[in-house]
Amino acid sequence: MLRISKLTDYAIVLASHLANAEGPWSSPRLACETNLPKPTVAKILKALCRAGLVSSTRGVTGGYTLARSADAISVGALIEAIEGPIAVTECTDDHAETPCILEGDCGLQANWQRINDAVSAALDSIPLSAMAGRSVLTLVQLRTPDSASAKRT
Amino acid sequence: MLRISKLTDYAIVLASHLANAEGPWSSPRLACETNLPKPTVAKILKALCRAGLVSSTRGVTGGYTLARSADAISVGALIEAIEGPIAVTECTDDHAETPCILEGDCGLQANWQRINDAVSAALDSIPLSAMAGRSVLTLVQLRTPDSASAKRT
DNA sequence: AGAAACAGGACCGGGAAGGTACTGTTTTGG
DNA sequence: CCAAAACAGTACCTTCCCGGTCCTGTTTCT
Repeated sequence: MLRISKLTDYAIVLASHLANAEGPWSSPRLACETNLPKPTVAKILKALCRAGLVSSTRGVTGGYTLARSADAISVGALIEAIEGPIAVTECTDDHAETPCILEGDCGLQANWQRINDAVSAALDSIPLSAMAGRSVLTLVQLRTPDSASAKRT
Repeated sequence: MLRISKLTDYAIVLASHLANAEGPWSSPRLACETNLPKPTVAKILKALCRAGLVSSTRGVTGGYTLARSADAISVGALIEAIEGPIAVTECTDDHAETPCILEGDCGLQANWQRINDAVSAALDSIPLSAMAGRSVLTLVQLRTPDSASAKRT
């Protein structure tokens, strides 16, 4: 799998909607547009607001707006706002209570860290505007410099 | 998070052990070496065997061995053997019962598919030998050709 | 024949995800 | 000034899957 949570998926959808429209949108209206349950939408928007990705205005004509330009908000930032820092394995998590069964000298941890960084950087490099836009040519391209000897399965 | 499951993590550890040693290893012995519970090790090895990544010999002197060279087994293949095909979102899953709330014309699905492919290709390009080895210089490097306009958050 | 190891189920508890409800607090409009 | 509308925060609950265990075959070597 290696899947993001549904909440995160919804967050991208909501952010894309905000990117494609101007003016504040109320959470009930966004919920209606996206066919998502209203409380879930509210929860997600609040999380994004806490992360500083969207801004909210209260009152009867209030709603949510992107805090920055859609170019300046990355998919990685949205993911981190909902599910916390990206950590492919428990090793790569900063506060791992299990100090790795193999006790540090396993080469796996460093390699996982590299993979983690690569994935994280890739997601950070994709702006929301690219996701919200219709015709995206190449979002991310991967290069494996030392993979000459790696026979792909 | 965007995390692989513990079982998958263990699978990489076990496969690395197999890569660093020759001859068949019994699952109890591997469990002892890696400090993992025996039944869990057995379950993982059986899954890897079904996926054709390791081969097993039965009998009193039996055990598990890598089915191919450690160069010819990718990290992505190990992940897929345990958790099924890589699908970052439900959209990118082949058998999604929810036909996407936005009904096809959302540009998100195609973009997620690209991201999914990129991650999948990156993991497929890392051979087990690179993970098992100690000094890995650069596992995977990412390049974002059209990210010139993407201001990283 | 017996012991050791793989094979393949069924089973089960814990925890997180996903969804709901309730109660404030703020702002606009009459 | 008050009521309505919308955000803010918290607490709670249900469901599903991960992770782990056990049990019963089947195979092979000694």
